[in-house]
Amino acid sequence: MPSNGHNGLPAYQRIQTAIRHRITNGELKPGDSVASERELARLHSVSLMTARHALAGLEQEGVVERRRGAGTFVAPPRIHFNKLMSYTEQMASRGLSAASKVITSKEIEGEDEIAARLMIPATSKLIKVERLRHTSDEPFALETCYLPADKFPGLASEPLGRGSLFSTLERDYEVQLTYADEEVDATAAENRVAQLLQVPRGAPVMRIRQVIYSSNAKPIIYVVGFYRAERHSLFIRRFR
Amino acid sequence: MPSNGHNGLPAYQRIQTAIRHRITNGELKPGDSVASERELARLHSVSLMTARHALAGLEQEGVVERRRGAGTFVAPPRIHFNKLMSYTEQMASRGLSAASKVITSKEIEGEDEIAARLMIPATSKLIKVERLRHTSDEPFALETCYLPADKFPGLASEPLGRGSLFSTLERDYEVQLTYADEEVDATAAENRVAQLLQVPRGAPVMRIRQVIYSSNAKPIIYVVGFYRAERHSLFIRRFR
DNA sequence: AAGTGGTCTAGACCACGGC
DNA sequence: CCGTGGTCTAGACCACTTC
Repeated sequence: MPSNGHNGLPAYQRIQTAIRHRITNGELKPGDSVASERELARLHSVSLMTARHALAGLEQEGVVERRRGAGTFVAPPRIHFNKLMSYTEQMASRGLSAASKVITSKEIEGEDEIAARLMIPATSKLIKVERLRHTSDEPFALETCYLPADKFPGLASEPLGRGSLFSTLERDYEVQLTYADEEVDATAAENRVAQLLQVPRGAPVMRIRQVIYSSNAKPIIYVVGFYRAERHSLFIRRFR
Repeated sequence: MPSNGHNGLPAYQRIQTAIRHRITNGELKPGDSVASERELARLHSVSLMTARHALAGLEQEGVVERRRGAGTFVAPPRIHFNKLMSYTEQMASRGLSAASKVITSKEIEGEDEIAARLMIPATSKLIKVERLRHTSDEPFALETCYLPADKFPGLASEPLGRGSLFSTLERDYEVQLTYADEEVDATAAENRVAQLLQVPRGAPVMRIRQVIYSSNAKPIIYVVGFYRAERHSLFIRRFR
């Protein structure tokens, strides 16, 4: 019996989902040792190569780290899906509060340029959500998201002040976000942006425009973000 | 005989380098079919799994594409190793000239912060190459590279005005550059940068600081680049 | 139908890490 | 030392694409 076990999935993928679940459940925490290759092979009744295949895939995704002679361990928490490493956000993940305030949340239409980026008809209705991210004392980022209104009924009235828009989409609308095409540049803060971010007009800000795609390669969200330059840098690892 | 063939490298890595060479030689062009798994296994006298391992690695790097039932093919040309997509450079690749002028090319020492990024002793000698990239009429980027002097004897006196530093390194010093960690942010152009790039002081510029690694994960080059904001944006595809 | 990649087995030895 | 991941073999059947 080569490819499928008891359901329609390859064995190595079943093993991967099993491990991923143990991580999202909190049963396994970063740094914890995952079962060894031989142990996994025994547990799931597969050969060693298959267990290895499963772990290799998880390693490539950054879910686990493998150390020769030592074992396989849950990788440290990943940089969140779409975002920057900012001092503020790093602080936030260490306990300090970083909240976001919804400035606008409404339906608009006739934004043909944005509709084009989402690959939908120019006259389509769009949900526009504008959020200011801030710590207790100062703002550090302004993010504006656009989504096709017909695909996300009721989203404009949901509470987005806390928690991530992305997790809301994945939980309530069963959308799987897989990748984003981003365009990063530097601009001078114009009036409105400068005011909201509390920086002088003309101050350098990072602008990131993203089109985020779902699992079937359909564009789902268009995001424009402005980030205070002194507080943000973007880390990328680029290959070859 | 498990791991090594006739030299010190695993078989799958030998196969990978063989294929990479055939691509860089021009023997294989984008879209061309690479030998199939079974063919590779026969050619290199290895098992099918080993040939697969080699191809899987190359696919993960983006060197080849694999299509079930069809074959393995050389992947379409990649975004060039380390740089931005700028209007100017896009123009350049369409026939217009974009040259670079070497402003500095000398050995320095005592730059402990840079040495630290290259993971070498703080007092090490460094080669510093400062280049202004420009079209016929105006400059658009200032790039400063730092390399460990002992590893690249004579580099400081080589002609770098045309052609890429990276291809020089790969050709003359047999260094294989594999990935780069980049930190991108926006800053205001200070005096010297503003003058060289011919923008007003305080104008927003993109700054990209990279540590570029060789195939054995050793840092080889540290580059700081300033890019005129109106002309550059950085495209990234980010997953998950 | 022939050839391709995708999955899988049941073993093996090696190189490395921690005890 | 023992357990770990890293590499490898010589086969196998399946799913898919191309002709």
